[in-house]
Amino acid sequence: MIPHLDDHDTRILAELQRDARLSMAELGRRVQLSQPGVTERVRKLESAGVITGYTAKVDLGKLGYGIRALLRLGRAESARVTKVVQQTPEVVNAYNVAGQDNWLLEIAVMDVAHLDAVISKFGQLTEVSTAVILHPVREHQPMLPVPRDDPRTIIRKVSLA
Amino acid sequence: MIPHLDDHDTRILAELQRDARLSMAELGRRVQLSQPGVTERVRKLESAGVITGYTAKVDLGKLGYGIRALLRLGRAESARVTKVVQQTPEVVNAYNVAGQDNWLLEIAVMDVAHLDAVISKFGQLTEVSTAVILHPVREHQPMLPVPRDDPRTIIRKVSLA
DNA sequence: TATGAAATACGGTTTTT
DNA sequence: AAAAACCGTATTTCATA
Repeated sequence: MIPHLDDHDTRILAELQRDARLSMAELGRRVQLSQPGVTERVRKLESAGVITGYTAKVDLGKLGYGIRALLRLGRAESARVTKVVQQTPEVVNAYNVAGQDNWLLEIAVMDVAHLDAVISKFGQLTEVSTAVILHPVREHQPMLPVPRDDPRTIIRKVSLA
Repeated sequence: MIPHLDDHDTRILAELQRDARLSMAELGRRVQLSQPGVTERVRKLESAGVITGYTAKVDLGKLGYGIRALLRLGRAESARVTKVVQQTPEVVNAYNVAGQDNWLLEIAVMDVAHLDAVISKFGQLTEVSTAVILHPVREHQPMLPVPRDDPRTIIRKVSLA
């Protein structure tokens, strides 16, 4: 289920999360592999499902979306929520979660009137609580494979100094 | 502040959000522009800050992170939260939000013990409520520019049928 | 449109298990 | 011993002026 990823794979994943448009030639230089070698590695990471795709990151503000917000929805039927999400392009991310609130949506809207419209739409399904995003502290943190041999190194990092 | 984006730009943004590794030649074919033409467009979208980067999407489960969760933090000093976030690689996204909870973090951890470790770390700053992600309904929805001439078309789409 | 660089395909070699 | 991974080269495609 979890493929074995060595040091080369880890460095490839780090580089491609930082810049997905690197040429294979340049990527090879950075991870000390030949161009065909690194190409084959990337192809395998893709077919193993470790890399699931490549995407351009966009500035939502520059696209005209002045407000980003998080909506927490109360209990609601899964099929109905899923359907409304699919019909709502303003929803950037949507998760079904365990806990008192069952759904968490991240949305992008133009202005307050637009925000009100989206909230009202989901408000017809269940109760909605809204939190406007003021400032992203961190976004799209590149993630590396968990060390297989000594997982405790991670735990140790987590504890406060 | 908000650059004017025409139909060509919109199609370029759609394609690059779907597959950021498209060659300029292939991208040009898809949006009906010459290779130099589309290259110049993309370069301008980058320098205008509309496209902020390109990233590989990875399957966190395949990297060994079996649990994804959302943490809501209560009131806490901004500098302290920021510092701990920066020292915690398990935090994928972090937002400062308006509302009763001041912070929302998305994290990836190996297992329950690891989850407990991360929660405890932030629990030293303020109260933490945790929601484990059961199932993503939508992720990384490609976003297109808001139509400039008739914003109401968007509002109309939002209202329920 | 032309020139240089990069991607893909192939055969041979080395390393790993 | 077997398998996998890597490299060098040639051809096609692509990027940049």
